[in-house]
Amino acid sequence: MAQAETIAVIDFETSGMSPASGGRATEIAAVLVREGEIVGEYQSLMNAGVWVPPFIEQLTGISNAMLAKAPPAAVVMAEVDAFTRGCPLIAHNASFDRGFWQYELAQAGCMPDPAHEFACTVLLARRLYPEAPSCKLGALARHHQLPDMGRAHRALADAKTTAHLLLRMQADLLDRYRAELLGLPASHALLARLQRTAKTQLKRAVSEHVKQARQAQQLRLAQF
DNA sequence: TGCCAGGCCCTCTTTAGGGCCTT
Repeated sequence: MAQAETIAVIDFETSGMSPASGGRATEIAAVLVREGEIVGEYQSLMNAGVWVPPFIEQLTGISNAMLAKAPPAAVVMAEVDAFTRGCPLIAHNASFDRGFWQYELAQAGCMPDPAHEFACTVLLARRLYPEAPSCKLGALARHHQLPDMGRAHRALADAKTTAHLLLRMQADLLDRYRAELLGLPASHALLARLQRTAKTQLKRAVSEHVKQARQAQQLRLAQF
């Protein structure tokens, strides 16, 4: 029997919009999701030696004084890298978090993990929930009446909210495409595929994903 | 508050432009 997949949902708080513009991470959280449940969480402030502008301080509640007492960014990234090792990743607007993830891991001297592929809940929400008023995390949480995880714009609260959104998406996919999935889970590979699929082609993409997954499974059995 | 950057989507498009989403 295949081992259940564990997906890591990550969220960064940062001092700016991108590493290229001088932004650095100030906090990270990772939430592990397996078989429809949250099974683990990691959260830490991190000191990257960066100054947080007042606007960001007000937005996140993370002050320069808090960062002065936080552990070094390299230590935190090594810990979260170990915590998520072997897990594919999910983030809300993954292009943002991917940039900081890759930059901060490189700064920390961590070896890239090939399992750390990203899927994005914004791209998925635009396809799965076109009726939602917005694809901002808070708007989607209200739209789906997800549990309140505390102050928004803190890494653990946002990562937990994104994790609950992921669970909702997986449940909706299983419900919506039950006939096509034939008992297969709404895996990270399926999510990554659907986030690039036109809204009108989702059903066909699910069927193609299942067909390829079955073929790969038969190939592995034949090799065994 | 709005801009900043980057990646992505949508359309009045594709030799482009505007909007969304993240801090």
